[in-house]
Amino acid sequence: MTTPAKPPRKLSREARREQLIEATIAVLAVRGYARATLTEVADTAGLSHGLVNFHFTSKDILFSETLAYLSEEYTQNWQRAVAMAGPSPAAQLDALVRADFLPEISTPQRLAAWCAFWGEAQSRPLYQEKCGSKNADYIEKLEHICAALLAEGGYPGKADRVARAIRVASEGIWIDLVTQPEAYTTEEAMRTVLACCTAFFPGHFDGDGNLAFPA
Amino acid sequence: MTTPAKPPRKLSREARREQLIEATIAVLAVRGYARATLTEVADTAGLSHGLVNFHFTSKDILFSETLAYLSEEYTQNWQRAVAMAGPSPAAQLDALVRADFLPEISTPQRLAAWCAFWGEAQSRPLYQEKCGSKNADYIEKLEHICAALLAEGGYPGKADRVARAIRVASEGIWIDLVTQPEAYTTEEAMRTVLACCTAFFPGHFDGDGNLAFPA
Amino acid sequence: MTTPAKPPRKLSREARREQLIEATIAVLAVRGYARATLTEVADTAGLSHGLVNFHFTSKDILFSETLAYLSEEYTQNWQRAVAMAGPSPAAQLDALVRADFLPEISTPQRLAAWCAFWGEAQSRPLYQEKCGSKNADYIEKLEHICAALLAEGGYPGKADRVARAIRVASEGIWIDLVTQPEAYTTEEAMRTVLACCTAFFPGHFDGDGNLAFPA
Amino acid sequence: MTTPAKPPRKLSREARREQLIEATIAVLAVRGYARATLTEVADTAGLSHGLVNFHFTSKDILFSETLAYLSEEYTQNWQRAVAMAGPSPAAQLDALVRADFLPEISTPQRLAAWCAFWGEAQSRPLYQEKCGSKNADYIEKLEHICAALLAEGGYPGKADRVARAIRVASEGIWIDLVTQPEAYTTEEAMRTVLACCTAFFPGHFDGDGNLAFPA
DNA sequence: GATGAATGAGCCTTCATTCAT
DNA sequence: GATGAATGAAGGCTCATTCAT
Repeated sequence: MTTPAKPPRKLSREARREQLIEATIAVLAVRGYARATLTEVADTAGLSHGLVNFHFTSKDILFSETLAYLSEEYTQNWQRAVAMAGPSPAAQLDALVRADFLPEISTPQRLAAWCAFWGEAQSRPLYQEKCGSKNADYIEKLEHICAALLAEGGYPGKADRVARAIRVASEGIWIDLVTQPEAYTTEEAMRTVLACCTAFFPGHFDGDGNLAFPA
Repeated sequence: MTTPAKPPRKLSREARREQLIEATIAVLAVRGYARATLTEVADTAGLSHGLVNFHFTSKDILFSETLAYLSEEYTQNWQRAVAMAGPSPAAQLDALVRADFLPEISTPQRLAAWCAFWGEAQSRPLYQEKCGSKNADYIEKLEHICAALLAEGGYPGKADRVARAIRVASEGIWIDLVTQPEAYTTEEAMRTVLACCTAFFPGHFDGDGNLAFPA
Repeated sequence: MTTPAKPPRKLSREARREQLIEATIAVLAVRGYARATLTEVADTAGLSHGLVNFHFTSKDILFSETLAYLSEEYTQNWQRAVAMAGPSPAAQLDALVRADFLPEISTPQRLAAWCAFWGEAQSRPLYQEKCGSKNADYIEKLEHICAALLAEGGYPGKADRVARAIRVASEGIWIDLVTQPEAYTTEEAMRTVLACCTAFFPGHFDGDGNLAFPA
Repeated sequence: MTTPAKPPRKLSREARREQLIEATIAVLAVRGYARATLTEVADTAGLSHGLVNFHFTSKDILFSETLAYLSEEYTQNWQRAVAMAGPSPAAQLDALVRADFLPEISTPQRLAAWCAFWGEAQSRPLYQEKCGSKNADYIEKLEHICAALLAEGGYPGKADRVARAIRVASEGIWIDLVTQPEAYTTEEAMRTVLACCTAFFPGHFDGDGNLAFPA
């Protein structure tokens, strides 16, 4: 005799929290930050209104933990990708850029949720540290890679500026994907950022943004 | 001895509307979209609450006309800059990029207001057409310039992708300026976008992003 | 050389007041009491907003003078009709009832305006005296007529009750005309009240409510 | 010694709704339609302001459901009375008229609330169907009774007109009770409508409006 | 006299938070 | 733990009234 397949009435603390955070992301994507309500989050999660406050104390805390969740997820994603790329700077850059467009990270919903937070970050110091999804670690890593590649000659500029250019192109294209979702594909978005890499490091990427000498 | 220049009780319709729109921009910059209230807009303008609805009918309309105002201002700015740059594609590209960082357009306040709208645009079709500040005309112009420069050889890619890369870098760096206002200067931000131009069109810009052969 | 036929810029005080009162009646008919605004009254009259307060000091005063205007008009109407009917009680009753349905008095607009006031009268002592459109004079006159007709025998009841029955039937059918304007004609409404007269004083009215022996 | 019977914090949805509707009737009676506020309704019910919107979504809906409630109550009242009157048309007419003046239905508060709605009905299609409290069923029943009584001879008119005369007298006298509450009693009001019945059907009612041959 | 922009009080509505069950 | 009714502060909107021009 098996248990019926309906969702268990009691989930672990952690599971409930994650369920609510995912619902928050979904609501942010559809309604934007300004019009997202706890009632809607609860409805989306299929839970009662009171439970939200039980698990998160307040709306501010729910939202800021949702941002932390996205931020952590994002960080783990690029770090995993870079770790798997091996020691070559060019391969690491390739992996770093491509990581942003993996299907788990770059879903329309998650992009839209990020955007919602960006719009609010300026006026909320609490958010500012997390938005910049691309945080201090990321910046440092990217600059390090760029410095290594620039050392080989070619583009006559400083590593921090080049790294910043690649980074903001990557952030900007996320905004663009959200603002005009029909204009081009996620694949093309990725190629656009890789085009920057090609331009800065022409020896390492070909005209389509692929690694010239992949490992 | 003349009467002190206290603000006139009555202003033309157009002047009042602009006054209120400027106040809206200021409030959006400080408070973000979600927490901007009409009371604060009125207080900032030094006017009464009721007057806002008198001139704009509703909060939604005030905000959407503020966005239209920013959008119009932005468009006129780059079009003026390009017109003054003369016929050379490289000079036009240089002007187009620099136009975004002129002190009238790129004030912290205006950047922050743009960001506030971007965060909401996804969930408001009315906003979507205006955010993209860089609208169809801009995109067309930039692609045209890039096509002309690519025709001279050098970077092996398509004009639309190169144009998009430069455009999203420019948008992304605005976000960055708002999110981390202390990290670097507006001048450095501009140099970062120009660095992209240098990378794509190395014959036309030098290592600091200046036009190699300015007219 | 003649003056152009546009409305004169300056009208006499009295004419302006009447113009605004007629506009008030029109607005009450369309919007009801609760949603009638001074702006709409001014627009309907084709005058500026400020002028309403200039002529009537306050909204309450405008509305209460509108009621007084309707009440006065109503009173003059039935008194003129009765005066013209001659001395016969039956002819006077006939005239009194028919007076309510003359085209000048019983327009849909005026009926609706009356109704709007009735709904508010209960909670406004100021209105209560005027609504009852059918005021003390009317009641006294009607009772007098009924007493005279009852004295001739027939219906075995008291004059005040009979008079009241005829009066409330007449008031009630006005409500009905407003509430279900498509159900029957004003002519049929009049015949309905006359049917009451026929029932109470069968010797004086025929089966269709016409005076049996008209002067 | 038991805990004092203070009102329960939670009531069933239906009970709360009814409580709020009764409070609405009370407020309408005192303040009229135009000046009735939700704050006052909530205060009258001894509940918080927000709860009204929680149960009714909006003021408009609260008011229209209050009207539906009154209308339903009214309909059930006369239908019960007629059902208890037996098959005789005269007895049914007697019951139908008297039903309007039963103490539960004809309280000053309820009369005043009806009046408030009548004043607004003209400009609100939503209200129009319910005001006429005396709806299609009522009219049909009354006409049927009148047709049966007229068939026995006496008054020379059509049933629909006679029925309408009795109906509008009944409606008109409610207005009168509200407009001049001190003028006469509810008992006398009832006798007035019964006087109409006597006049139209003299064989069935005596001079005081009582059934001549009661079952 | 006439105009219409400006004011501000009051109301409806939303929604985060609380809490009895 | 879980629910959802209840609360109340805050904000948008309406509109009578005022007043500079």
